[in-house]
Amino acid sequence: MTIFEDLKWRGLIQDISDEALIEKLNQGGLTFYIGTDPTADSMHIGHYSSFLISKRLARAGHHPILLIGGATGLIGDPKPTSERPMISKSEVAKNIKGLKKQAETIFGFEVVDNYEWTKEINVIDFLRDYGKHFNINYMLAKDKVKSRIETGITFAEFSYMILQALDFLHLFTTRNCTLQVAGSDQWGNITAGIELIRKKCDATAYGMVMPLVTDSNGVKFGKTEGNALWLDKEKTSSYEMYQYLINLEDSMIIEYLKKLTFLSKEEIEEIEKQHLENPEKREAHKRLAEEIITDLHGKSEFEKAKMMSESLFSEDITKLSAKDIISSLKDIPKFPVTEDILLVDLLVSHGICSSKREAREMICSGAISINNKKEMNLEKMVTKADFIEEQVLIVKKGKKKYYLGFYQ
RNA sequence: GGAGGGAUAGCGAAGUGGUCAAACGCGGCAGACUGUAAAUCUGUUCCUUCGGGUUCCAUGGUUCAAAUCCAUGUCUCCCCA
Repeated sequence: MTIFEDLKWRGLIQDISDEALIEKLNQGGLTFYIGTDPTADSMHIGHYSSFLISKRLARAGHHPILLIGGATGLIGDPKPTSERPMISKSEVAKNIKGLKKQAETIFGFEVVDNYEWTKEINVIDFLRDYGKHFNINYMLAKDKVKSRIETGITFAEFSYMILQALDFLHLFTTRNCTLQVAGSDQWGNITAGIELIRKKCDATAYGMVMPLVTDSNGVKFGKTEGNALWLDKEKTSSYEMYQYLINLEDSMIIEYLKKLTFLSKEEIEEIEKQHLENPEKREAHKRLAEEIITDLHGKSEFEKAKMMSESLFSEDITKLSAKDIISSLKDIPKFPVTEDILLVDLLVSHGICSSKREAREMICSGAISINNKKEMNLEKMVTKADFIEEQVLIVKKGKKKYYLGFYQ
């Protein structure tokens, strides 16, 4: 199977700018880039899903460059619905540092920052050298801009595509980078770059976009309410990552294996067969978690996450010794307990519930368990005797959220 | 520069003097069913010592009573130039 066929089979190719790219991809030796803006100080799992393609291409003999948008991040890529809030320069600088380190450790590729070549351009040169190559009509026709005509778009965001085109041009002329890869929402920005290269250099550059990885409702992969799944294991533990992956909906899991792992077609087909026979065993989910967490955090982190999940969800916790619990559950949130306390107060004071009203509601509906035993008594006092070996207390909220109390 | 809209809970959106802690939808959280899945159904979604307390951009004002009326300010959309 050629690299292009492989990508196609995985469903990673939504569009390419030119059929000639297929041959070039299969030959190897291209320099290509993929970029992200520094909107946070860590990448999340969504970045992983789109950046993974750089690893695939690298394995096929191409040279990857990862671009961090120190300049473009200061402007903001137009969202289809509304203007982005501006991020302060200091925050962008902080984010760049975080992302750069992460990109280097996780992907191991060269990282560049477009601020380096964008910062020196003055406004006159910008308009003469680049602005002159962009017809407003062309820019207005881009989907991203079009969708904002009704709601409004500022000149800053409107100009974003020019900056990104400029990146491509810069990497093309200085590094012979002839391909830009990205998620499908970047198509307009990529073609703007291809056009600019054609006009200024009379040369052909290529673009390739991938479909966004989503669930069956079209929600972006990794999008959990409030907190994203960060790649930094200090921000999202291996255990949390494991939990997210193991809980993915069945109907999407094979697609995820194709898109998010390096398993071969044969291996995935074998897993699919098992999955269809015994979906409740969730072998496919486990394999996905294993592949991703091992790639991100390493084998031992994966083993720990797995062990922890298994002991919490499939074994009788009370049989475990306090020592086992402490060592295997070290990634779940902890809180200290110093004296006997009403359960309601305990839940609120340690942030497990946001108010007393909510805590009572949870208790009454049977959502709170202590050491895996439902506790529905509103007057329940938590005392030293409730703690396993008078040391640890496992509080469960809902079906999946665990907290660990220590008696001190 | 001139005219006109709009600002309501996480989001969208009703409400235009008292019956409003504020309809409805989405999202969130929880329960049931399951497999830690999806779908479905149910409950819940400002705080509380359960008496009540604090909310509808901000600050003043009118009124027995304001999300609702008036004034000023801020932000935003939009039309004309």
